[in-house]
Amino acid sequence: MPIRLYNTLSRNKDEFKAIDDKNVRLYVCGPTVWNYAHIGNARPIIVFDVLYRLLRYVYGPDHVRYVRNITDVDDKINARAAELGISIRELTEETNAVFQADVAALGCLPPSEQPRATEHIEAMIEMISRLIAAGHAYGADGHVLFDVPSMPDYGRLSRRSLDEMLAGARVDVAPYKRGEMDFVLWKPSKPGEPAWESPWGPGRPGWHIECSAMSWKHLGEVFDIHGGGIDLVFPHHENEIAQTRCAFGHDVMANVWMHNGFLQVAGEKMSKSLGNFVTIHELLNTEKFGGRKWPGEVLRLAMLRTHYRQPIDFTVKALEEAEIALRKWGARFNKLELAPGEGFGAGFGAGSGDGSGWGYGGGVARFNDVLSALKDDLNTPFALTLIHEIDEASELDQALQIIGIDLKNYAQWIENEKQNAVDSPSVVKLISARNAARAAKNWAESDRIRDKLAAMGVALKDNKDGTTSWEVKRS
RNA sequence: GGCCUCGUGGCGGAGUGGCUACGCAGAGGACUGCAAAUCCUUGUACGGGGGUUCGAUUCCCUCCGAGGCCUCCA
Repeated sequence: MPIRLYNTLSRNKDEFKAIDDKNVRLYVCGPTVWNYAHIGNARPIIVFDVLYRLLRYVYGPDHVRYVRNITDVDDKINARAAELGISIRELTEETNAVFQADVAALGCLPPSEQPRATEHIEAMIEMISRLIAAGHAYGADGHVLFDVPSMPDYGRLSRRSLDEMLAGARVDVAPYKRGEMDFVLWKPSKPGEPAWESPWGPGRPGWHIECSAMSWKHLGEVFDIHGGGIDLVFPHHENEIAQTRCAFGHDVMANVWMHNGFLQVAGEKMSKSLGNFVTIHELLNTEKFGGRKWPGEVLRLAMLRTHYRQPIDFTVKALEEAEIALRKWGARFNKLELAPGEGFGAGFGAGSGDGSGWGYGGGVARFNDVLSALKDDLNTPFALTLIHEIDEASELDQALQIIGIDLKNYAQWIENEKQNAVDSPSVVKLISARNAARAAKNWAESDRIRDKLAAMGVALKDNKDGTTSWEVKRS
């Protein structure tokens, strides 16, 4: 079964054909490190991590190259550094360090490369020079601008004609622009702003040229897949395409363009003014969202419960449901591992995943079925449903791996929370006292202890022989 | 104003021209000293109106509604 991916260029779910099976190349727009990444930023990171895992599985881990850039030159960075009174370098280093830690907590594999914009100024200058030489860019008033009308099919990705854009434009046009849609490739720096020497005077690159230069240096002039949030389709990706294609003279920059849907928080766009702005860091490490901390696995799973192209409404309830699923998987995984080939795990499996549909319908799914769901334009919600049906430990393990859910990490997180939340030895003491009372059929005493533990936030799990486990219950 | 996406049961969320996933919540049952947890069973749906069709939730048109982009933004 081939991989099929929805391509924004064709507006179709197309069969994916790698340019080179031994070197499949994926580029995703990474963060601008001016401030902590928010949970909306986490979506593409998680979605394309699943794609990366899928590609690695299909083509082999050594045959996939995943590049996610770090934008460390930007007006917002300058402004924020000035506001905090620290150097730009300090700001970007610290922000990046937090980003890397957050993303790791979300179970994302590190990309093959994480190039930085500031280390690719030369490549940007080279591309801009090519564009000027080819008649696609011009200098004006210290700036270098891309000449949009010089590219006949500009707007192909976002499906906008130049006329439409002009008609809908609500922007004041800078006086030095020839055409109102022309965008900046290079601009002069004001005193105090970072500046690099260039043929057009000291200055800094425009935003769009960064990604063109970094993808070129690390993946080549034409590569397989370019990903990012849907809001980047225009103008960012449209302009990347214009720059790269016009600089190198190809028909495409990347064969497949993938875009994840937007994330809302409780029905509203996330914004500082609405006060619903949540960073990944806060979600993982503070009690800001829903009054508690959340493990990365829960955030990841909550994201994957919705197809990546659908909009997602992020709520506490969605996190809670994801956590329930994690617990169930954990419990089942343990049960299956303890009893291999026993009970309901035995006797199934051989007939499913044979290429006829999902191999699904008998209520038993295998890793292969999960794989098929992912190959169908990364249908993670269906993949998760199938995971619920897997009845074999090693298959479950494989399935969880390919979507990047690590049950051991999650279990460890729970264990740590337990340690932090309550005094374990005294809990254990109370539990054995209660078990003694129960053995003596002293129900009053037994219930008194149970209430006392509940007041401490401890929930018990019993069977007829006694307490089997306990956990910290959050309200 | 232009471009685009989407509207599925109480909630989340797949999918399909006919046999109506799955999860959560709810209901019933088993287990339990009683609970919790767990297990089993179970009800409810495809925004409105046209059309194509033997048959549409699935295709086409239209209306209504929600959202995104057009400006930094995942």
